[in-house]
Amino acid sequence: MKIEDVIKSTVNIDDSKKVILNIIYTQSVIGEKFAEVLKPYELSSEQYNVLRILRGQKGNPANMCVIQERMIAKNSNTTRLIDKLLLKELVTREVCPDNRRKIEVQITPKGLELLLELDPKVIEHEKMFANNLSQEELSELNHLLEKFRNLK
Amino acid sequence: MKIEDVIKSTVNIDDSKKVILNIIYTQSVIGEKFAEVLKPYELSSEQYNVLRILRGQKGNPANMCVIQERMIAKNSNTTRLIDKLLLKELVTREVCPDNRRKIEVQITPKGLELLLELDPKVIEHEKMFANNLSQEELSELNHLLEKFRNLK
DNA sequence: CTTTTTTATTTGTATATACAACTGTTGTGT
DNA sequence: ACACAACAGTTGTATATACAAATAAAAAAG
Repeated sequence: MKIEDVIKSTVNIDDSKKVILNIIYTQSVIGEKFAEVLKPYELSSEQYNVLRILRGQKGNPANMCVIQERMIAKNSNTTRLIDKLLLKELVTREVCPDNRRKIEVQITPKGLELLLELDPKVIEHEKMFANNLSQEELSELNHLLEKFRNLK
Repeated sequence: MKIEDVIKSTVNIDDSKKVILNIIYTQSVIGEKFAEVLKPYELSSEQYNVLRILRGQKGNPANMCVIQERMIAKNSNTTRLIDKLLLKELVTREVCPDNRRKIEVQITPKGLELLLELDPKVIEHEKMFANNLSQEELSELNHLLEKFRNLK
């Protein structure tokens, strides 16, 4: 479906506006589908994202700053995200002994298990979209997006 | 900045995952910049979006369904969005006389004035990104995004 | 060694999103 | 005409985002 049909526009849309609408809409389609994948596990995509970052730490704890800066879609309120994950016992939270300002967050075995179970479904989700394009098109899309957003 | 640097990943990321991260991140960069544009006017991007849809009606009122289906990034709670716009006197809301289930929402002259003031800044925002690409690249990006998200 | 500044995180408030339940209105079937 | 399903919108609850202010610890400055 073309973006004009999505927003039911009758008038001609400038390419510079169209690209932005296309990016926003595509992101929303991806997000909706991903939420469906996570729904049976009662996990939000943001919570999943935090767990993924923590697993990437390979046993080392991550503090709030680190988690925030690694989140793809900006931050604001890692504290409350971690609160939810704590309740589900998917992470632990402790004051860093070396610097009592810092908080050490770690994924629990239960959290790791959950991610392991999710892995194939996440890959399936990614492929579902990626299979619409050839390898060359995927690279080209990546390249264009990087070029597009780079502000001078 | 490449997406690997954004999420500070050391490992190699599959192109199918990379595209998704790139789309999400690019959308978030666009959204942040756009929020900056709207901030002086104390308008959220969602509120702006509703006003834009109402202006597109060219004098005809729009009911909730119509507004919802024209929003780019899915809906959920047009009611409360309209509430906020009503408080600022940017829209009017009336029960449709022909069908009392329906609500007729219209943009006010004050709302139209606000949009008119915003128009050049919105275009500037769009060009800021679009200028990073040639006309051909813009078309190609639009095409790839449409192809990418189209699920069979 | 005390004061000031910076850093790391938390908390509060407003807004937005997701989803389910609820209310009232209209349309349909018998 | 009456029951019932479908429709249009609202409300409630939980979660997330944005931003500013608050807290507390550590580092820097004097």
